[in-house]
Amino acid sequence: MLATSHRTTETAQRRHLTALSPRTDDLTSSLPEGKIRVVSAKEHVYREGDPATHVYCVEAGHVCIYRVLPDGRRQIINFAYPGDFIGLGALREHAASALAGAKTRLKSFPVAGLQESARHDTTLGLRLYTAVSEQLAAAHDLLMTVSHRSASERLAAFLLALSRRNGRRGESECEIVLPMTRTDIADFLGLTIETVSRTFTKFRVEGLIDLEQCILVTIRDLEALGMAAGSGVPSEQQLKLAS
Amino acid sequence: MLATSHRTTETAQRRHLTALSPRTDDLTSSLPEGKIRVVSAKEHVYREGDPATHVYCVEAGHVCIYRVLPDGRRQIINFAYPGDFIGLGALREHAASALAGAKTRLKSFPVAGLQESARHDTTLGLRLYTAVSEQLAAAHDLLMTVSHRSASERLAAFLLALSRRNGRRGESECEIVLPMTRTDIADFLGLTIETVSRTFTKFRVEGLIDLEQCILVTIRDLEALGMAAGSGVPSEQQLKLAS
DNA sequence: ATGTATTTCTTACACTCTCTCACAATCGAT
DNA sequence: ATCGATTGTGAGAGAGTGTAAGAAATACAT
Repeated sequence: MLATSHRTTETAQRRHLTALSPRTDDLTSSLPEGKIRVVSAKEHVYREGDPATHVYCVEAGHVCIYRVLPDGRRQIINFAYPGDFIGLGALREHAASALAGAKTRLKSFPVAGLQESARHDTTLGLRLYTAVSEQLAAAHDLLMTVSHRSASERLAAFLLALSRRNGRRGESECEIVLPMTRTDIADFLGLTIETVSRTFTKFRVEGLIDLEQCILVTIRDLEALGMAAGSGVPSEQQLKLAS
Repeated sequence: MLATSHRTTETAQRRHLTALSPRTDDLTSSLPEGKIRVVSAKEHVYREGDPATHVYCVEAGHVCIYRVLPDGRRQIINFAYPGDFIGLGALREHAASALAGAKTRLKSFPVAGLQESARHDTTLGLRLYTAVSEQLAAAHDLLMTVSHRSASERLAAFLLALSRRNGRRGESECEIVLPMTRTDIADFLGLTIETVSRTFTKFRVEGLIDLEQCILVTIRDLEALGMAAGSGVPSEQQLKLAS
């Protein structure tokens, strides 16, 4: 996923959104049991304000985690992909909504059972702590990206995050499928849909990417995209030190 | 503090940065022991990249948690006040730096001891989980504020957060002392120092606040400031439902 | 399959907001 | 009082936004 970060040694140089192997196996293995729940596209897994009764692990599909400002503006906090946990960190009730972007299969874990299990398995609490800590780091990454950076930097960082994610999964680092809409990307990066579209076009004109269909991005110049993502040095090494 | 959020029932209507009583008592009481550490103004408690050996609880003074982008731009993630924890959520090493804004007294807890204690005290892990979850919620709040909102909205939200914080501590909700510099505020809200300054002046001219000294803000019209913070309804009730 | 309707995406242009740069004013400490 | 740091203010430039129109892709019917 894009946001559940696994903290590595890339510190001051970090310039892309974290997109990391979620290390969730640790967690799932020690969780009570997981009932399967299937949610169709554009259906909510849970809504902001719902009592936080369950935690989910995405198995197939993808889920948008978002919050809405009173005036209707939406901030997407995270795109959860297979292997990612959602609903973690909710205390009494969910602080955000979770919307399936496509037909999605989830494993669900009741939080009550979680607390019960933690009483026997002393390491479970710490592992939950770790999992949320990763999400916290990811939230900080997104914050860095969204607060001070230009539209080009944001979109480049976004594409690089997806590229890295593909790399970790053994898929192509240069062929990126965007399952989310332009609106979703805009709401994730704190931009408007027009700016996202314009910036995609700009990258295409500059030869950084190809864009045959609007959901298929081909990175032509990874190095240049890294430069576009931040004013720092490119340093491809940086991308590969994660365990 | 500004960011360690205690999730309440204000959900979709949330329009200010969370500033909440940190409920840290739960945590401190069950932690091993806490050696006192005093840090003078403008001195670091820890730096990004440092091994995460300790977790701290602020007892007096205040601390800026920040990260720096490769080009030097700085994002302040949090202002930690007395009662707030810092260093939580760091996995191997600190992902952010912690700089004392004034002479600050901290209680320090070795993380090794934390893990040890968690083996005996099964609830400690869950409590750590809860503490980080609050910080995660706070990070999301800041993200909402910084991503889609105008300078006025950001500053208004910031002032309201401090106002609420004062209220919870039994201090005046309208007399706000700003221990941090304009630069700090700018780096927290993702603005420039000039814009912060101009927006302060704008609020003063509009009669929302008084500004005798630059560190002392007096809120003249809390309602209007609420409106300035977000285009939603004001709803003073919303501010007071936290436990 | 074909054609139509609907949604999503792209592009253009005027406008607004914030940033940058410059300098004045204020505050604090020596 | 003087120096340095912080804060405040103004003018011009740049970036992103919003509106609106057109193009492309998708869904849905026949």
